Amino acid sequence: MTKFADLGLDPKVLAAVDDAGYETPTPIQAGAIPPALIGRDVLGIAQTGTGKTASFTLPMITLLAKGRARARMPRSLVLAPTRELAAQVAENFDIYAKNTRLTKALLIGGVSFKEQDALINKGVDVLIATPGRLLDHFERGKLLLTGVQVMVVDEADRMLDMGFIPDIERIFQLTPFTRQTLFFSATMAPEIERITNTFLSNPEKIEVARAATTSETIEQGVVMFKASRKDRQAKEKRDLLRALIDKEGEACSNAIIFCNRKTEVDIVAKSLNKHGYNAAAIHGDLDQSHRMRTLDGFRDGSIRFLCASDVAARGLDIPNVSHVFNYDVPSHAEDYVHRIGRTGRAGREGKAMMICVPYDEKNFAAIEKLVDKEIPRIESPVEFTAPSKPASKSAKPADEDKKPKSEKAERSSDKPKSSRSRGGRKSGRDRYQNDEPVVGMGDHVPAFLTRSFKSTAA
DNA sequence: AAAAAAT
Repeated sequence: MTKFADLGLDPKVLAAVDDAGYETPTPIQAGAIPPALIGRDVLGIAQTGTGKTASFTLPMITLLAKGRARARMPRSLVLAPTRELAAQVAENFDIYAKNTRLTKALLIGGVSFKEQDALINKGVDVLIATPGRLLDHFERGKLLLTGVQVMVVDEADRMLDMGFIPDIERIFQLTPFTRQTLFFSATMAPEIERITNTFLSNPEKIEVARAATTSETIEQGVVMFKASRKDRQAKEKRDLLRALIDKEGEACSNAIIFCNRKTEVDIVAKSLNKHGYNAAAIHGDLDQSHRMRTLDGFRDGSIRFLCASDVAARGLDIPNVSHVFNYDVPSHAEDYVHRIGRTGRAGREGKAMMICVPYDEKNFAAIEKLVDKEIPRIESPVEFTAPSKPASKSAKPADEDKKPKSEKAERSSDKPKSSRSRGGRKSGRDRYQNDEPVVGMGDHVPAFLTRSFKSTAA
């Protein structure tokens, strides 16, 4: 079997790999590193969890180890679709370049330009960026891409989904024609094919997994759930989620809970916390530092449940997730594959459970078609019963919460309770509550108008 | 009853 030591990496890189505890490369690493080291273009078709990041960072560091960075002219460039993914590549780079003197800058949105500018000015070997922020720097004239010797495009299919392809094309055109390109995508959509034909030259193609395959080590299941009453669906779904989590008990060491909408992510996280579960939300509306902190907390175990939008479905390196809960059925079938791919990685066991409500059934059918197998149905661990009568005035106390506040307030003021009903001074609120319709000011003149302006001003 | 990314 191939070892990292056989791939021709720089000894300093090899030492760092060894320190990180790796000995045997994954298929994508074994396939991509040797051609990358001799300067060839690489087209890697691989999903997350295959060791993709190291398959370009290791050869890049080796290639850059000779030579020095020049001001405002980075020698290499890595493009990633999301901020988190870019940050993660940067972390990877730190780990494997620790024995070298290579410098890097992370250019992502949501953080200030100032520090990024300072780094670029000093000169960096590696620039890791999201496309928008990179072009922003370029347009401000702070950055020259003519010194780029190696360019990496990570998760190209996701860039396509997010509408980044024009940006990517533009960035390609800003870099020298002679650069080496390492290009990674989970799928080869026609548009991706076109880009690779245009910008890669005679690439070594390495394919390690088909996009629509789900790992054999993931145990999948779905609860076909119909709420006891339509207006109770949201609440019952949250109850059901907790019941599913409880049923897993200790086996659920940590989990990602995927929702389709950002508002839902917030609601579910809040609800879990309210019920004593250690949960946090992550989605694109939260500011960058918050997102980073949450992710760190989830990685180090101080957060057990990560409620996430699809910002976390792909790419993010979150090791050792025991469970994935699809609180909502994803509306794009491929997203299902990406979401559940967060568990059962590197041959480990994982469980992926989904809640499917009647509205989701069409999307669910598309998922079963894509993964080409039947997802086992799970019995709901809880039963919900609808109240016998639809909501009426004589309904149970549970309905009382739903009454508008004003109505409740009125009702409580009916009760002959406090001293004020015994002829004492009425509170300001009650003074205006009589049944007579009020037109204009009627006969009543508010007290403040009878005071002189002088005393009012005082 | 749509997420993400530049401001």
